[in-house]
Amino acid sequence: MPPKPKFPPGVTPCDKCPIRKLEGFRRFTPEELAFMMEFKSGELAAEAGTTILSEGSDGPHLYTLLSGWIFKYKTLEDGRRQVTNFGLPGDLIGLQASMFDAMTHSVEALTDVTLCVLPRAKIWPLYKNFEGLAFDVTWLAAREEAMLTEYLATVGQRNSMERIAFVLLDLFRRAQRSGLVKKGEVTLPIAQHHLADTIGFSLVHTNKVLQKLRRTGCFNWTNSKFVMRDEAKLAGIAMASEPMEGVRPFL
Amino acid sequence: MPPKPKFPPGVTPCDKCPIRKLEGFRRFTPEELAFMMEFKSGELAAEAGTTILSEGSDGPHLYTLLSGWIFKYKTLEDGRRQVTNFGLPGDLIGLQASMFDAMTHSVEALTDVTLCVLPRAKIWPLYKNFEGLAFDVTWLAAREEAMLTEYLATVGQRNSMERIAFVLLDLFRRAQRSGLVKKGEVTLPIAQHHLADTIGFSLVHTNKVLQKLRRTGCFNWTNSKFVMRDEAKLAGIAMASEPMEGVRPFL
DNA sequence: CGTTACCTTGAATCTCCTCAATACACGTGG
DNA sequence: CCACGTGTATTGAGGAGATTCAAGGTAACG
Repeated sequence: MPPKPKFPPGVTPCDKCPIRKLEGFRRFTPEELAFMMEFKSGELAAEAGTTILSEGSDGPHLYTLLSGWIFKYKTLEDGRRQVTNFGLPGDLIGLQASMFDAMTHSVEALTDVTLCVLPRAKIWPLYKNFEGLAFDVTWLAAREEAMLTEYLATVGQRNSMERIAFVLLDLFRRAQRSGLVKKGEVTLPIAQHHLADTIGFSLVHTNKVLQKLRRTGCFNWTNSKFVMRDEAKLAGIAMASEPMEGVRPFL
Repeated sequence: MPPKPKFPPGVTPCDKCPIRKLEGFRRFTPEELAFMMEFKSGELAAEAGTTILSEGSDGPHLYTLLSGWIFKYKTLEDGRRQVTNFGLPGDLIGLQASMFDAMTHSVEALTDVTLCVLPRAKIWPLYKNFEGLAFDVTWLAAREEAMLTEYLATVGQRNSMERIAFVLLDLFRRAQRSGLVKKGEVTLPIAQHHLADTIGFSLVHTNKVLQKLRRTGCFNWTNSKFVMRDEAKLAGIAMASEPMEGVRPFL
């Protein structure tokens, strides 16, 4: 019996992974790359609106987002929903299930997405033999922690204008790092109700503040097209600190 | 020259670490314990009110909190402050500096504290030779992420009564796991302004809502003495989900 | 052409903030 | 010992900010 082809047609082998081509992402050593090609068990495609992981659920896989956008959220029993973060290409999804056997938040696709599938069972050999990759996993968890800290400070302390400015600026900058911004323009696949659930405001109030923020002329955002016009000014309104620099790892 | 005694008088050797004696904390293997005794470079005592780590700072150490309480916070340029989490015995402090060479939040002692000092330089050998401990570090980072997610949902979605109930319940339960609760009583070294900065309310409003919550009779909290009277009822008000169970690691 | 999803606007109400004043416990110096 | 500051908790009043309810508008899609 011939060995099954590791990467069937349509599945990108890791050495051709689109994330690797991006600026600012760490390069694998040859050994790490070989391991990752072994680690990756396939790809998952999901349509916009699909729930990829549910709070409380376990699951045999870890994912890296290869293309598209997702958001992470938590719901209270009565339906109130808090968006806790967004995910762009290169982001790791589902680490919590690997650590606690239960997700502490849910994950939903904002656009059609493709995910790199990494079976949880192999995370142990990763820790055993590739301390560099193990360190990267920790790094990614710490980065998530840092982002949540910023959002917590935003929802807890920033006023309405600052909040919206902060989120839009953050999304724009992250899109930039994921290579999605062309000529100052991105497709932001976010509805105003997502924004409202992110900043802890009602939809109506979010809309009104957004109107006001638009009048500053820092950006244009209509029909999912976001155009940045004055990033520095928007950062000033957001009272945002400098974004994290340097290379970042991914799996 | 005789080898310097590894644990000078007054410093607790890891095999006598008070955290190890607590229920619900993972036990080290003999090899791990030996490594940790090597890893630990000393202890740090700090008075209440001391800033242990500052946002943006680097630092050569990681810490485990051995006794006392700390809180973590972030400030905006104009002084607004968001408390992002509290730390109790057994909690890891300063991981961000080890990952990013810069803390993304500050850490301050609420009480006199003692910290186990772990030099960052040895985190690499830890990852190289003790994958179990490396996994634990990741676990602790993921736990912090989970806690931040809960607090973000609290500040973003819960109303005033729910917010305060949630935080008090969380602190009580964590104190319990750290062995600080005796007969339903803990010393909560928290002032109302800490609570206010945690939930994103003004001090005045926090006080008024706290009055109202006291009248439910779920607890008594005066002069830093917190007495739980009806945890289930408080959990009901908080709209809290079940706390995380199972053994947890520590360093 | 009707349905659905999303965005927009106005009005009334309630939540939360700021300002201001008081009260109490504690420690310090006179 | 008391007088005084400091830090913390409490309370009231008036105004800014956010919510809810309700209505309309637009674009996409069958």
